[in-house]
Amino acid sequence: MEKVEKPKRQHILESAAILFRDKGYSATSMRDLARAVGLQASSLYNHIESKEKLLQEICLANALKFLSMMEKVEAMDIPVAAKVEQLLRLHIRTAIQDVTSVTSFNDEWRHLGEPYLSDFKDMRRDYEQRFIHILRQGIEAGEIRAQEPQVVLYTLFSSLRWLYDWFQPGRRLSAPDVEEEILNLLFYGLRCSSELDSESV
Amino acid sequence: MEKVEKPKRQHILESAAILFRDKGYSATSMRDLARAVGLQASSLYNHIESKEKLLQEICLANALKFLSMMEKVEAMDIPVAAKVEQLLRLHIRTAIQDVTSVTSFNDEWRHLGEPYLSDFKDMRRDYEQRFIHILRQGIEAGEIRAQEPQVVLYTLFSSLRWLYDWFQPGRRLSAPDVEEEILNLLFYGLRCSSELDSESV
DNA sequence: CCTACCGATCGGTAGG
DNA sequence: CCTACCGATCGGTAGG
Repeated sequence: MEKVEKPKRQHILESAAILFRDKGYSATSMRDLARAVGLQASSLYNHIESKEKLLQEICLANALKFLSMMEKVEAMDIPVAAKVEQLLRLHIRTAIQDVTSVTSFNDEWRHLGEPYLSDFKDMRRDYEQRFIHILRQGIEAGEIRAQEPQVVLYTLFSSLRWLYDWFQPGRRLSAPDVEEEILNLLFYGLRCSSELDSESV
Repeated sequence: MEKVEKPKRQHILESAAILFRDKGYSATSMRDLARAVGLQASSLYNHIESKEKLLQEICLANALKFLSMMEKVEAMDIPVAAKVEQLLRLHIRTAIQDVTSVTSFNDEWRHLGEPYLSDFKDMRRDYEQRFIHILRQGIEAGEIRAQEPQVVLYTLFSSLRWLYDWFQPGRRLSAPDVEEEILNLLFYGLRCSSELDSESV
């Protein structure tokens, strides 16, 4: 078998991400992972260091990806609302396309040990603060509805966190269609714009 | 110790819900739970049948609660948009007040064994279908923006799923304040209503 | 409600 | 990359 070198480590990492997503980090055993990649459990350790190292790598890669996108968006010379839109599109596309992102964002990062847990939380907090800064600018510019930025931020993030779970590529709507639908809902809301409003604040 | 009978079983159930929420079902050991309620692990079994039975009970109780609320709302003689509002308020309040709800709704139900897993999924699907029916009525009545109901439903549910995680009662906003802010965002969207829109569909 | 203990499974290592 | 195996911990039971 002297074929071209395969990125076996990458294969293991992605298989792990899928298992972590479907069963959770704790409920995924190294024997599960070994079966998924066609090895004995002990053989995994020729490619990786430990179970937790897999989680660390997944979480770190995703945190860096989002911070890097934030940097690009901050530098763009476009209206603030368009920056928010760009970031939301990134969240939507990542949720749909990248299996590792779910592990990192939804819940499994909490199983990281120190100091990786603190590092991850710091990066996440940094990202959130910069997103909130953009929201504030949008409110000042009159582009974004005046609401508590923190509530808005977390509600937006949250609204996209389970996208991977309910979106099925084969269904009625394509990925780009779903992207437009979600953005439309988040930017313009449930209410028909023709309605007069007399309730809910 | 002949004090009034305490609902010990209930105490165990709630402690379990908190642990399942914070660490996940799989990462929570019966010894963790025993420590939380001040018993030896083996003594738990005088009050409960098994670890999975705890999860079953939590998930079933919450599924029944939401279906019962759905029944009430369906019977109300109010505009459709107000029905949606009522249901969303229930989701928000439950997320904030009931520790068991998180376990049931966010992720841990997937660790149920059969036939409980299928039962739970059926009840959830029933609830979702009835919610979608209300959304369709709202769209027909011109009260709700015409969008794919399934995308709307899942995005709404998702947006409230992590509320328990970021809402801290002591912070700047009270629970009722946050409730109004979220409803406002979901019903009217991010955009300032004065803005003219030329992008995003 | 405790002590004592069960078989099963966990993440991981030794050695080749 | 495998076989063989480690100590630790798991959910749960026996017996009192």
